Amino acid sequence: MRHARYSWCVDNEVGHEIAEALGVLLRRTTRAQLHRQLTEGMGEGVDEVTYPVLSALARTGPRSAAELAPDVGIDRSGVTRRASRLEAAGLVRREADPEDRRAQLLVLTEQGRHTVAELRGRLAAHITASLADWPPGEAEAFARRLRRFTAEGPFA
Amino acid sequence: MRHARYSWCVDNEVGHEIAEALGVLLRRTTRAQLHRQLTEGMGEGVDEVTYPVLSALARTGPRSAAELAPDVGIDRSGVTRRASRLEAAGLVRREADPEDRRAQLLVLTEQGRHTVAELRGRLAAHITASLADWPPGEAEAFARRLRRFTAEGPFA
DNA sequence: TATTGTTATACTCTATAACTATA
DNA sequence: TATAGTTATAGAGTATAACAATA
Repeated sequence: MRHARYSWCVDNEVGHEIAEALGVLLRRTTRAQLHRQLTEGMGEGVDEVTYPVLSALARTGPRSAAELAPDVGIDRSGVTRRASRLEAAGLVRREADPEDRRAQLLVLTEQGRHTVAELRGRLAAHITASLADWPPGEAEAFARRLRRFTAEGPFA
Repeated sequence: MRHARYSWCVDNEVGHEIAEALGVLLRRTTRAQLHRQLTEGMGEGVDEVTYPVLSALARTGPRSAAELAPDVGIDRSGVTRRASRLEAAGLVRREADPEDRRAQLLVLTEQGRHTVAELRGRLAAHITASLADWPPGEAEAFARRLRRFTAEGPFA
């Protein structure tokens, strides 16, 4: 009995510890700061709002607004609006879908691909720099577990 | 030369791995889902918008809107608006600050404290459940590193 | 009939700028 | 003069509901 209760307490302490850290990560300012740092000086088309569309396109390849919507987490009308901004900035172009004449495929331009690569490199370098003081191997272990946590975690 | 370049590649791979996981965490849907799950059935006053104020008050004790603002990440007028909602829901009350007659202290009510405890317990349990399959000790190690990462990480 | 992209509308949340009261 | 809380206003972003075109 006391063992079971003890084990529950330990588990819950870990839960609370992670919850606290998660609270920091999900904080509004955290996201805004990170996105601002990342997209700074990347041109008018790229900001906190349009970047998720750009990133999703880079991850999945050309897709329609309706297909992209659930991945970005907004309505397909929202994807259209953001895509129009990215198109105006020259990062995305619209192409008729040869398989479905209703659909318009959103495709990264050369400049769009370059921008995504630059942004991803910046973020990775930023993260790497903040891990410079960690003992050897710790960063790798942390990365693996963080990845597993986001895949299995309390998001479903 | 080749050693240095190799080490840089490995580091950057870790950076990219963490960046990808971070992208999932900072995704709009992740935050919304988690907040919706948490605040479900907790009464009208508690939602994704008001919870950060509630949580900050529980963390720091009674404070004024101006003091709370940077912690929540919004303007003091925004804190006032959210606090009014929480007050209407009976989770927060306003008290005159005895040390400064300009200020109004925001204080958690009994119901407010109970609500925060319930929400935190839910989140911790949620997280704990998702870590149930991890090898012994891994969760604890992950929690420590995640905490350190959020404290030192690329958020400054 | 269902789904596509797109646009107009209503709603929410925010920062900014005012205002009064107090330090 | 500066800062407190509060409120009104304007701006940005979203979902909803329409629309015509196509499956």
